[in-house]
Amino acid sequence: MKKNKPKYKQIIDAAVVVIAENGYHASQVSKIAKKAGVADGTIYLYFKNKEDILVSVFEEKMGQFIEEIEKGISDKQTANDKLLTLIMLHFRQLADNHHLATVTQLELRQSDPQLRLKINKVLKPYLLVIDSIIKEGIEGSSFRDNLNTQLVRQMIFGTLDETVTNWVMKERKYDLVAQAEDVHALLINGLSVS
Amino acid sequence: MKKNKPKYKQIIDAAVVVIAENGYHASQVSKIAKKAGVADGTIYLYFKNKEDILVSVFEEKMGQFIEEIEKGISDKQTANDKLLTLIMLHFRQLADNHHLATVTQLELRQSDPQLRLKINKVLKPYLLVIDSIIKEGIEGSSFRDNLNTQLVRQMIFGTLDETVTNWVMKERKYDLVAQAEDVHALLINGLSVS
Amino acid sequence: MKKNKPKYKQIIDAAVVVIAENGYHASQVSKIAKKAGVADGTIYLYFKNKEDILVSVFEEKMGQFIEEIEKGISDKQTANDKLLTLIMLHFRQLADNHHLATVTQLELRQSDPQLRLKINKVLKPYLLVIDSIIKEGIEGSSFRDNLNTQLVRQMIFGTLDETVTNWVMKERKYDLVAQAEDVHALLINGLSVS
Amino acid sequence: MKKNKPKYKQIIDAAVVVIAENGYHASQVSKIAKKAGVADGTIYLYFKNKEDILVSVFEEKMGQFIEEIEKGISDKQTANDKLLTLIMLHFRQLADNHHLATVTQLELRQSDPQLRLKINKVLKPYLLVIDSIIKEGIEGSSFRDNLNTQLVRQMIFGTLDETVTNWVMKERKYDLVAQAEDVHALLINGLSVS
DNA sequence: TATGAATGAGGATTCATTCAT
DNA sequence: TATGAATGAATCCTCATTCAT
Repeated sequence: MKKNKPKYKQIIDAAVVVIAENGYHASQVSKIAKKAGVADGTIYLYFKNKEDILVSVFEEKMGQFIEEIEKGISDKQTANDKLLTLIMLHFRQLADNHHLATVTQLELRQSDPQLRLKINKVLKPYLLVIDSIIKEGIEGSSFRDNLNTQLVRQMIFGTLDETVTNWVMKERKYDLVAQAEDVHALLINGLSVS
Repeated sequence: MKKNKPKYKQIIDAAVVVIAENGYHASQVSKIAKKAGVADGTIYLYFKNKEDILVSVFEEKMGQFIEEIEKGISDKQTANDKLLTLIMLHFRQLADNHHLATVTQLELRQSDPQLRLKINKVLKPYLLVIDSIIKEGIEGSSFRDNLNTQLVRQMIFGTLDETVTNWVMKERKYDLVAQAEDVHALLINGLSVS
Repeated sequence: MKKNKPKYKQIIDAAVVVIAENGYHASQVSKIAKKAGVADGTIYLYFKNKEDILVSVFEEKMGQFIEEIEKGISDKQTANDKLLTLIMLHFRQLADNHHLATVTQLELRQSDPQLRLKINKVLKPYLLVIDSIIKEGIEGSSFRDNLNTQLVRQMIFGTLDETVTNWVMKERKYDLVAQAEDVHALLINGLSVS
Repeated sequence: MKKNKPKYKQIIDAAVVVIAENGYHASQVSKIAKKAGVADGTIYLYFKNKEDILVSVFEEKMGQFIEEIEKGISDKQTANDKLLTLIMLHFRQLADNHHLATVTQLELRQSDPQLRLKINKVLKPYLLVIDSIIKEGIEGSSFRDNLNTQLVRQMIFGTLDETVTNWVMKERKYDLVAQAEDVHALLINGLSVS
């Protein structure tokens, strides 16, 4: 399995840094190879093409990202707690790895729609985690029972994504994780008074 | 004023269609010129460069987009009604012009961060409209008074944006406008039961 | 006759200044038109094409240049005096009009060989003036009688040209006209001692 | 060292021929690549850009040119002999390689002043060789001791350059090398009788 | 004569990918 | 496995010239 060889990981890690530092368009394969300490041609022993590097970066990093979140919510008892934990871990992980944050929130969006489809596939498990929390909330009667799961998922993910993107675009000048509780309250209670 | 000349509008409209059909990267200037029925060089009498076409597309279309929404909410009495109207018009306008929807939700995101900054500037007035609704809601006591306006704006915009993007990515197979009321209810009431 | 109309001269004079200031390649027809205070299209009522402007500039300016020299040497009695006068006037005229000097010594050399042929045709009368001085010098026994006129002409013109070019390239930091007598002495006496 | 690799020399030689045959402006990089038998992109592994090809052509060829002359004059005893040898070798080398002659006398002059500066730098060693002959001539009392070295150098170089240019422009219809002795005599003795 | 908006041909350069070693 | 020299496709923009007014 190629994914366990050291050079595979070297290249993935080099790619995250190179893309974050140089931006998507200025991240030539040769630059990634240099950062990874391998020859240009070696890249193609581990990845089909440049797009495959990007998708793999996302797969690897999002895999860990989601795993971390799944682990974090597993011992929470209520949907409410799980949602709060998900938000906190979502924010914390990106706050802790700002290279990755830049890549996921800005640089990877520059890829073409075809690549975006693949990226969405990688994102799917995360959306399923969100769905499961929604379902649990409804069944446990902490959430209303007339909720449209798809819409709710879009609200949750859209809100988190927009919040992180704003934070990255404003050059991470404030504490992202500190906003987790407020975001959670907002999603739970909505805007209305009562 | 160049913006009122017919060729300016021809080129803008051609650009929307060409970008929607071919994608951002495959939209050569020559292709846009051909679609617009002008010579390649003519483009440069109206636009500084290729990027300027894209920014201008966004300016023109978002200008109309926002104007439409401002007009629509102007005769609504409550923040609640205004928010619902904003959501409906946001969805309706993109549903009615799916070329534009594709461009704003997918293709334009491929632009580099520098261009994104310009696009964000164009988006600013829209965010201000959202802010004014939030403020009105708080002052009119329909919304809670401890809301963080920035977070609320991110929730509203993030939710709408994610909802439209999903609809575009799923090839517009369902009725976007029909979801407006549910999205509105979700934002107003949140997830919780009471 | 177009050449006597005011706009013809306006365009010629504008061209000299524009080429001297911007260099040959950056001297667009539109820039010359603007400087001359006419529309782009008007240029083509007076000149066949851009090359024709350049050739005409040279014709006009060299015509005056040569005329001035012919006038200056007409009342000199000896070939020696005539040669000295030619050198002085050659240097003086270019020193007095540094725009023209820049154009003739640097910018016009960038033209393609085909254009250079036309320019050489304009230069012909000047070379004939030099030839006539040589002939007079030989017949009057001030110059040796075994001189090859073509070579002598090349030496005289080559020396003057190289001297002016050097002066222009060194940004005209020294007095060109002051070198006339030394150059003359050099051409007359050569390098040898006796 | 790239300059010793075979492709470097292939490209240089191809460039000389392509420029001589097509002229400076019609010498596209792709044409040079084709003539050299390499891909367009390969050019850029050896040269920074198109201008760099031209400067390198001049460097390579002038390097050999000057070396040849320095070698030729090294065993001549007098300044007179050295000057004659320099003239003969100058003429001979360009007569023997008429592609190079066309490039140096006509095509390369079309370059813009910025490039001309670089070319002048390459020419500098040649001018120094001329200067050293002048100095030797003065010190050895074969040349007058009141000579202005700069002017003499300009006379010598200007005369040789103009002579070669004329020969090229007259399509090399006569024997250039045969004129070396006459040119030499002219420079040594000047025009005057005694 | 004069205008100036419109035309459209033309070329240097980058960089993902290959393949002989 | 690993290398890195070589490949070659692909595109934005300028500007001399035209022509309807």
